[in-house]
Amino acid sequence: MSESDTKPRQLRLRQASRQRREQQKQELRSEIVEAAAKLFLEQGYERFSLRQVAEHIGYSPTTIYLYFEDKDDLLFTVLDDGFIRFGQQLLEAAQSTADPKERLLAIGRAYLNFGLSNPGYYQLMFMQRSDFLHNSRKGEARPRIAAFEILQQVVGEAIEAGVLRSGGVESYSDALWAVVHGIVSLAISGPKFDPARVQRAAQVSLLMAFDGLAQP
Amino acid sequence: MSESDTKPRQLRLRQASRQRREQQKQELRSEIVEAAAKLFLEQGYERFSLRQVAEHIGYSPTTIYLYFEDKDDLLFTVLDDGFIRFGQQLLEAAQSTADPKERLLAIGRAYLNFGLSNPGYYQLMFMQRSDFLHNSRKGEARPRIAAFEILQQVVGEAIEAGVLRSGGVESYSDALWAVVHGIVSLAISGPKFDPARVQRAAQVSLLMAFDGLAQP
DNA sequence: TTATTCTAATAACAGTGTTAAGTGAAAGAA
DNA sequence: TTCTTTCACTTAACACTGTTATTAGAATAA
Repeated sequence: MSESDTKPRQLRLRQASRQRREQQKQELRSEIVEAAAKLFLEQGYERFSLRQVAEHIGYSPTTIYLYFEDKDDLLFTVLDDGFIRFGQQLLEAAQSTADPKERLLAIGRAYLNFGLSNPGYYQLMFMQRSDFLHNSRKGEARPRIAAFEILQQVVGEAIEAGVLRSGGVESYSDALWAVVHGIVSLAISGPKFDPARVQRAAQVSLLMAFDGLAQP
Repeated sequence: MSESDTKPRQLRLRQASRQRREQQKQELRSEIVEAAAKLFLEQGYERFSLRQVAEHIGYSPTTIYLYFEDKDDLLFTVLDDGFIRFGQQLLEAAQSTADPKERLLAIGRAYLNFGLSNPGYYQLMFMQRSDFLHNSRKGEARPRIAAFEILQQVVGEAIEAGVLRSGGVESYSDALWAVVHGIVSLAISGPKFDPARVQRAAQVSLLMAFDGLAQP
């Protein structure tokens, strides 16, 4: 074998090995995140513990620190999934129709739907650890309230189209956000608010909000 | 000294002693609650610890268990103060005027005022441990959502008076509750919502809600 | 004075997040 | 192949947490 053959082969082998190791690392990382998500959803925020996650995947507790800075970092990563899905669903709703009013209604319904379908995520994202919302992580450009900007944009378009009365885009968006967040919070906060009651409240709230902001 | 003199005196002494001890017990209990409230407001729910409370009042951690069942029981007691003040302020607002519309507005403003003035209490009462809201304690007749019934009653009167359009009292109340709760939540959730912005959002939200439910 | 009651403290258990030190196998260089 | 280095992982330990069982000691009752 000539030199020009063996040398590249060694290089290829080394590279392949490195890749393999890297992939295994990513796999374990994913395994941790999956186990964490599972346990978090099962047991709730307060009972969620790193040692339990470690036990569940068959590693020592300290191993987690090779893949995540600390407990918050892992939780943050778990919630990323929630934030991404949340943003996607709002975006889809915003693009579902061109009619400004229908657009706003679609966003509201998408918001409600996410919150009511993912109470575990929602609770941590917006009620228990709302700091996750604003504080961006180490390498991240912007925090995860991008969804809020979608709402503001659609509200602005609705005002320009004459569907909503003229006024502050920010205040209107805040008010609409408050309504849907309030409904989801009520639904999550206890058994007193059964699904049927929440459905009625959601329906009434959306109509109320639109009639209240609509051009008279 | 005759028998008829000494016997009642011993009785009186015994009774006084018992009373004194009872009072001292109540004083220590209050001291615990005060220290707990202080530390809870200073450090927040997550950092709040029994051992810190004990340290602060100069007793052993286990002494607290002579006065409270567990950590939740103490926290519950601390929050009682919050729930009572909350209910009182809503009640005052409801009695401040006879005009149905003004009444509703007053309640809404009172709600917002409580939440924005007592974010620490509000957060625990309605966001982090909303189970406190619904689950009544051992010796208690009803849970602490009595304030909700005030709202429902006033909403009912407003409908009858023709101020609000006819519809479900429960749904209307839920929708109004959702609005104010949403605003307070936004205000608490992060520095992104500065006081001025919250004020504008609160103003807009209340008007929106009333225009949205008002008789057209 | 003796016996009882009751408050408080000590010690301990089981659990938590987190850090520092060590171990053993795989990878790289000679 | 042999030696060295890198690196994933574990063990041990620290400083906490809530909570329970046991014990000491003082105030009260007999």
